[in-house]
Amino acid sequence: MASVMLVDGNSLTYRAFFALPTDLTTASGQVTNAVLGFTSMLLNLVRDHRPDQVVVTFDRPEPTFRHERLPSYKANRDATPDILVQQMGLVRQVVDVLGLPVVEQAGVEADDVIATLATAAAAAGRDVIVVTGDRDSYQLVQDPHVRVLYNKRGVSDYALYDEAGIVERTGVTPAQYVDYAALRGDPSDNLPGVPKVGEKTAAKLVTTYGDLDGIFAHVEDQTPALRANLAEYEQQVRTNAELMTLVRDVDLPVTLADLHQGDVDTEAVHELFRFLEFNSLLGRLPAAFPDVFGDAAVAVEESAAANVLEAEVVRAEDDTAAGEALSALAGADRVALAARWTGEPGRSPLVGLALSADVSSAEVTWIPAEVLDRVAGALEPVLAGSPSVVAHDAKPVLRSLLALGVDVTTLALDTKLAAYLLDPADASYALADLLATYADAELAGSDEVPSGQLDLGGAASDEAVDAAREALGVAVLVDPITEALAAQSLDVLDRDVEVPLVRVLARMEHLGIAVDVGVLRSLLDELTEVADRERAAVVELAGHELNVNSTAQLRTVLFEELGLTPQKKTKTGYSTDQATLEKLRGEHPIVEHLLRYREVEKLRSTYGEGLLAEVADDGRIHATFNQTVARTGRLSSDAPNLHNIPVRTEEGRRFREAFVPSAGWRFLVADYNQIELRCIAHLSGDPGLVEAFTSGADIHDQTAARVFDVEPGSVSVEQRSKAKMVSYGLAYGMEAYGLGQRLGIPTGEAQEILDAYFEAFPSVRSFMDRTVAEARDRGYTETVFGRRRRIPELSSPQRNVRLAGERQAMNAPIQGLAADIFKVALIRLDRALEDAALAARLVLQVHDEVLVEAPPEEVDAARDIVLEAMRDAFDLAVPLEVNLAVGDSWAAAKG
DNA sequence: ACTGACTCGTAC
DNA sequence: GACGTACGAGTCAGTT
Repeated sequence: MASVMLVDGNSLTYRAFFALPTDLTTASGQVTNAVLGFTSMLLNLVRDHRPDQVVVTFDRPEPTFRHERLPSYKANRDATPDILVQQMGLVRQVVDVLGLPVVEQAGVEADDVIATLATAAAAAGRDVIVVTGDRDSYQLVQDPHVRVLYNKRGVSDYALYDEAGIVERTGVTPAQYVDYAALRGDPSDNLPGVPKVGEKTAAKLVTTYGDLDGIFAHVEDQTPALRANLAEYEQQVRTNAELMTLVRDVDLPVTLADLHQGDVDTEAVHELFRFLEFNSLLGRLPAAFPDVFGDAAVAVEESAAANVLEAEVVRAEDDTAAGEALSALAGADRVALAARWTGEPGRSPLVGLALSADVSSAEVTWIPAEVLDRVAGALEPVLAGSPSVVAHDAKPVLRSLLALGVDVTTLALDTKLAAYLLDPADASYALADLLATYADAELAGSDEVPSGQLDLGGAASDEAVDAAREALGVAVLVDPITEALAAQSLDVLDRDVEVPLVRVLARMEHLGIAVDVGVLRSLLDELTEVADRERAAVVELAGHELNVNSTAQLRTVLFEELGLTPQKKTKTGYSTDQATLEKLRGEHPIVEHLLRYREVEKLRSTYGEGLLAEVADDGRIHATFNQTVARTGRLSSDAPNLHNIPVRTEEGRRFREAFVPSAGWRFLVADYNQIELRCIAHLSGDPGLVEAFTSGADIHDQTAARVFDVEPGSVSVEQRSKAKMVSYGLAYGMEAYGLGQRLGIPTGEAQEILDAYFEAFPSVRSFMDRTVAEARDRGYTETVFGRRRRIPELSSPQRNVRLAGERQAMNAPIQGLAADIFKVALIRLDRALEDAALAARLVLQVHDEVLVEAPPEEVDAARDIVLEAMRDAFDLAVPLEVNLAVGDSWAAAKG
């Protein structure tokens, strides 16, 4: 039976506007996000549902009968933004130029028009799909011919609801929907519901009593609070129901029979789409309207960039096809990879893998996951054989291939890593940006999706095509990116450090680290008990209920109700942080309990619950180690962050007991001693500091002796601790104020210590000064290994921003050098264990620390390998000292 | 319900 | 404002 699609134009345009970034503009500056999103949605929906008839409705600007009935209706809405208003006109142009019929009717809303047309079509036995982002349309589904295609969020997230779908979604039938919504209210239309009645309660009431009359007849059966609210709000609910009920008999000047697609001037469509720079949407017109846009009709130029990369996808749908494709690829010089996953990259099942060897033919092989599993053996010659492998963000690809049993050993270039090296900014390192910058090219379909984050569906939603284009893009970038790296002298760092590290990290992520879930659970239980007790004590002492996790509520209690002395301010009010509370100790007993609560709750939530939630089915935690996040060159860890597991307090350190070696194995835990301070010694060449490290005695004693001018043997505990604090603060550009805060001494006294430090180690100060000056001149800092970091803040007119830039400039070469050395050590260590053919393997790294697990009989051999790999990672002006311990948990590996 | 800003706290 | 680099739990306000 002929079907009809009824589209709520306003609703869809509105959704598209808020879903897409407003920096989507044409070259001339016209914002096109809403019209692009609307058009993309329209083409996809028509293509996917093939309606025989499409009608678009729009709201009229005049007030409707609902406004007449209730002056406050929609009165809470902000004025529509200008850049959306402009686009409403463009949306109309798109609809008109495509010849699609439009219905508008003053005095009612687009929804009422849709309800009227849907009712008429259904009565004639036709199937109806209502496309809208307004839930009021759910009520139309009570007719079995009508379904609602509800735009949940963004522009590609839809749900197609039939009656059962509405029941599942809301808990009530479409016929009950209005009563349910009336109880719940609709804030976006300024229709308040009954207080304390949300979706759950509303659904329960409606299903129990059938309708509003039933509910209000049984008000007496409800709990006292609900009874009072229902009684008080009955009139409001009745009004809501009246306004939410869609009008199904609007007197329209047209009937469905009048509303068919008219003649389409394809040239006008092209002209409009070109004006809007919807180049890839042009290619999608034939799929949506095949009768109008034959293949010949879309032979138009595609894009502004010199090269538009379109892949010719060869789908290897069976083992034979995949095997043939792979044996052809095995002979290539290099192969570009791009994978797609069902969820998070590297952590979820693969959808498939695209492989591109030949840029000139643009032919890309796509192997779906089902086939990939079976041909894993044939992947080896391609991915661990003679071709070099390239990819954009290779680590998750390598990780997924390891899960298939394929160990990629031939990675030669990762364009995302390269982008990070070229400019480690707070950016996404998108492939599209690299193509535009280094190859004057763009991926076909790329004008829809600026950053690869937003998927508008259509051609881009075909993951095979999408991945194939990515692989092709990477292949095209290999030469220009390689040149760019060399031009910035980043080629060695890339080739010898970053690229080899990818496999090391992928293997660590794949392997994970074993955890003793029993230990975690018992810690969680114990901490929960203490946290509950401390929370109760805080509430008790506050004298009333409060959310102890809320800094805002704590502020009121501490500084207003209890009259404690505020210490410092944050952007939003007085601070309640640890430093503040420490100072308030003794003013009121609540402070003690709050401090203890904070301490325990941190451990309970972040580490107790957080870590347990990350334990995989294999009993191990598989974190992700990010190689392109930290702007200094350090690695970072997430899901979970294994770089901040507590160690400082005894209580927190117990979480390290839960990190254990594989059954029967042992941990070797090794870390660099004072690596950043040693880097400072090297970089500054300060004779005193170098000497202090070369002598082999305790560094903080040595430093204190020089700073306070006493014999190394007679340094007091206090002097040592002050010297230690200065040393730690050094790399961060710490000032007298901060040091004073840390040490609990006046700023003036801290300044004296700092002055004494710089007098004892004068080259350290000149190094810092030189570093900042150089960074200001060049606009970036550089590590010994050539790693660069731009610091635009150095030329900020704002003093605070500029000073922050100076501290970053001082810190980056120090932290960066330590990171570079550590990365080299990781690679050397991993390689040495492999070369020695040991089963021992890296399981974790934390900035200057490694965890290796080894069978007991390998412990001695592994110990030597770890120590040598780390000590000899780089030659500094001072020795690199490594501490190593063996144990049966992370905590137990001491001394 | 989702998102982003904010505060706080853990690591090196 | 005052110490660099991260990640994440939780609150809250804004938006839908």
